[in-house]
Amino acid sequence: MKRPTIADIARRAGVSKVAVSYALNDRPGVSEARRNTIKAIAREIGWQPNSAARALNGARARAVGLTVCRPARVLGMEPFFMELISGIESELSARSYALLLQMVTGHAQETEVYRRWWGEGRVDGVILVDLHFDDPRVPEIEDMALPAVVIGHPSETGSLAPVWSDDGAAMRETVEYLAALGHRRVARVAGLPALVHTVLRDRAFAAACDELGLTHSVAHTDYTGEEGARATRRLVSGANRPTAIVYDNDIMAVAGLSVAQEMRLEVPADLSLVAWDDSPLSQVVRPALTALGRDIPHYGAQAARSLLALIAGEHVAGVQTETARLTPRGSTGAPGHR
Amino acid sequence: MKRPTIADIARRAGVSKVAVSYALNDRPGVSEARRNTIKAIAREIGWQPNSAARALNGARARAVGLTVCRPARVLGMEPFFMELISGIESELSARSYALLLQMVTGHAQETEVYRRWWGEGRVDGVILVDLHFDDPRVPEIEDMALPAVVIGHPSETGSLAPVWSDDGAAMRETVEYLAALGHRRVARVAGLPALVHTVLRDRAFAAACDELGLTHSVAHTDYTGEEGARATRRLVSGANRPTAIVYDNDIMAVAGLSVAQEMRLEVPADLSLVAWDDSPLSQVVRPALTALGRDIPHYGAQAARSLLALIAGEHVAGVQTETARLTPRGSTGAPGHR
DNA sequence: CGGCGAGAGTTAAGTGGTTAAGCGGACCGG
DNA sequence: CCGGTCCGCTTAACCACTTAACTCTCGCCG
Repeated sequence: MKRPTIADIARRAGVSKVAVSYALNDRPGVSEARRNTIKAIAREIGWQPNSAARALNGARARAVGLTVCRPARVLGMEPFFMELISGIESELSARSYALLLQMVTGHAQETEVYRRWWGEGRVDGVILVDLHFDDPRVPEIEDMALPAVVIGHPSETGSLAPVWSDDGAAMRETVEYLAALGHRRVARVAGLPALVHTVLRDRAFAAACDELGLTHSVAHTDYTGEEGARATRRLVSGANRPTAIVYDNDIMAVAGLSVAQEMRLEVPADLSLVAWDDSPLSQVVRPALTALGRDIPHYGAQAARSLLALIAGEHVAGVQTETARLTPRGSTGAPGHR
Repeated sequence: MKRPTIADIARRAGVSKVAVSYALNDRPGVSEARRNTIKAIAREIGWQPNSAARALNGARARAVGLTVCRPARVLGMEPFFMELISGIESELSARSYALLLQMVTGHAQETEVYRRWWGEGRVDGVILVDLHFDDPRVPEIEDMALPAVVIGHPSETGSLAPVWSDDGAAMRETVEYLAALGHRRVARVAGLPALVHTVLRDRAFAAACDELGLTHSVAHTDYTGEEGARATRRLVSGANRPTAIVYDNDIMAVAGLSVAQEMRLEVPADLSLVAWDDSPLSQVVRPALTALGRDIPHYGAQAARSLLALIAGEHVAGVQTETARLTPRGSTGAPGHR
């Protein structure tokens, strides 16, 4: 009841193992007739190439790795990751590449996992997410000479191939939109300040506000609804309450919406809300949330494509994906207009 | 710049490859002194066992597989999967097992993926989710003799090891709770009717309602917010509008809440809402949603543990995990009571 | 002082597949 | 009729590591 090997096929076909190998890999050295019988036998007995044996001959492992460093509860609420993974997958499975996934608790464990996977020959490359400033993973992976794609801004990815989108431009567009509606005091409820994209958004937000003469403030959170709610409460109960808030994800924006309703603030008359990342959630609440949407699966697919090219030995330039598009919905409007 | 192998270590230590193999695997046949020097060298040059070479000697692949069959958009909104994966992971990574993940488009592709993974020797076992009635995957996997754990009710898992929770009991508790509040007309917005757990919940819902003398109705959806909203609209605009609705996930419950507010129905006075699966989302909306919560990561961890035991050759009985707990919040109350 | 057993190491063989090199026979041109 | 060449296949070697079997040395005991 063992798994069939090419030796079994060879015995059945009355040829050597090598002839079978040539036949199954569509390389010259076997007659067409023989190739066909061999393939027929292989199909009949359900032969599958043993990936370990192939990998041993210097072949690719045909797998890429991804680690994710977020607590389970947060991760569940973040459509981003699942959609990203889904996009990565679409590209990988088309080429029969497998995805190895591991949850980790920190950067140290993450590089350790990469080192093991790479050393064990389990993966041909990895995808890095949640880029930090001076990210320790970058030099470590460069040192390992492990093919890698980083989802994050090129300024911090060292020699690794970046895949990114211009969050600054999207932020500018959003602030301009709010200013055009008549807002003069705006705020931002941001994610983890250690992440590169958080800071880039922070900067773009501040720069755009300054340019347009808006007063602005920022609160950093851990992306959870609770912190989003807390930050919103703090912002709207302070002096000089903002008339618009831009959130770094949709769960916080929904939390903010609830807080506003709790505090009897009319949305959007008293407070306008914008969510970054446009999931079905944004459209399901009332009023629906104005959101910065982008095609996240496509983003993941792009990263996977770059990585596969890199693995194939091609030179890969950084790839900039589409900028998030602002979709105005009911949660934004002119301030004070009922 | 090649990866170091035991041959490199052997050369450095001035012994044979075999001595190195024995030393590194902590098996007798090498002196303690030599074992230590060998281990020191291995650490120094950063040696990692090549998993392919090990696998070739009949060793385990030290990986398990999981496929998920849902469109990206739905998946992103389903905290269930990410939390489940997170729980599976926690158990696997503790034993240095890897998780292979693949998105598929249907059962046919799914068994094909399993067959390939198993044939290629990439995985030692798999975890099945989204069990259907007469699920074609069950006999296929039995036939392959591939170790597998099924997340689903034991009545449909054949000889495969089930990991399940008693949704019927949770549903009964919920209906009893609603009846005690004074509800007489209740409805249920369910998930995909092809899934075993949907039908089991349907049955338990109907049985409990009949027993308590409540009129009841059910609408089936695909778990998306849009369908949840549609179903809600249909239910509340019909004659004999229900005073309470139980949803099969939280995104639909949130959508239902928005519909209620849109239609100027007071929650919970005019309409009480209950969500199955208690994510942060339930607590972030106003009023907060009464929800049926359970520890999903724990559920996943349990499945992983069972699978690892199965792979280790142990006999594994089905495991029943905790029943979902009802957490009453602001979205439920006595009908008509303002 | 010879034999015996245990400990520490060795060599040989195998895992499933790939790759390079070799080797007969047919076929062809000179 | 002979040398060259291509076809179709085989044998040998290798990938990194494991396992079995074997050798050698040393200490101990009768």
